[in-house]
Amino acid sequence: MQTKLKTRLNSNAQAVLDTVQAAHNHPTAQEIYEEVKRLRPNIGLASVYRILHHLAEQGYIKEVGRSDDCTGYDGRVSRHDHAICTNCGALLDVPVDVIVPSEALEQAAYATGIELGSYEVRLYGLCTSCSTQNN
Amino acid sequence: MQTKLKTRLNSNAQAVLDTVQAAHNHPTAQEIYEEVKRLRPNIGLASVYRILHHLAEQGYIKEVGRSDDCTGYDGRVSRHDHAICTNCGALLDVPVDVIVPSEALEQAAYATGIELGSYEVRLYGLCTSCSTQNN
DNA sequence: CAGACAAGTGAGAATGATTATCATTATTAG
DNA sequence: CTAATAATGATAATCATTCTCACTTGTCTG
Repeated sequence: MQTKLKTRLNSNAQAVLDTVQAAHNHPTAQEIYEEVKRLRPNIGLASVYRILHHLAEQGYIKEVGRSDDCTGYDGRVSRHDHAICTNCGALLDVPVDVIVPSEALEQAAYATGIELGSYEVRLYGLCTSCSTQNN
Repeated sequence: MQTKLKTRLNSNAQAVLDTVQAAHNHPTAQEIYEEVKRLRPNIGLASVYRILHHLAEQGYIKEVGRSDDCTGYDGRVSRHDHAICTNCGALLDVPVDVIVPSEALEQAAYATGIELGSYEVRLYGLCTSCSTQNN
């Protein structure tokens, strides 16, 4: 996997990156915008979107799809897995690695013709708050 | 996992279901709409959305997130895995099951507190057409 | 069959996240 | 310092999806 050379970040981009990395749920652009505005009150929403795309392109952060129709951003770029609540849509990081046997991965990659870069396991089910509610 | 009782489908819903099941890529609501209009020229886009939601709720089909910001629909409801091209965003079904050891799944579910229902493995990499282009 | 109520429908407006535009401002090179 | 270039913020535009609502269709009862 070839990583592009990372350019130096200016202060707006640094503020956005800090905010994303500090967050633990996967915040939307709006949420990041509102948080970043504390430090840099003049920043515009369009700039936040622009910067988020740059950061994701250069590998500082990752985009993750959310069940509501907006994009979340994740400061944790190393491989990890997710648990998704089928009731409320919450997207949780799995704090341990779910190891998939490499033969299974290779076989699947071969079957689809894809040149395998990485993988992710998604667990679907009810999160704690939804499963206690539904009792 | 409790499945709700499936109600009988009317002819619009049946046409939408047939279309989704016949498709092999994960078509968007728009694409389904255009296809269904051949059989039922009077159907409206809003009805297609409504019907798709119903079908997904009742387990006839599944919603899948796509890299472009629209939702895809999948007529294959049994557990299966996906391969996603990191370049063009193509979403491919993996024709073989990627088996994850159940201890790993249970451990991960426990760590997040989720009540595990199902899981999915996602493979990321370059699809065949993108990997030959990028040579 | 008639009548009556519920359910489904389609057209178009409204919403909301994201993107494009563009004049202005910061940054850099020379 | 000055010109070239990149970044910025405000605002308008886009586009998938949802909402609204008047109207049709289906279903049930007698």
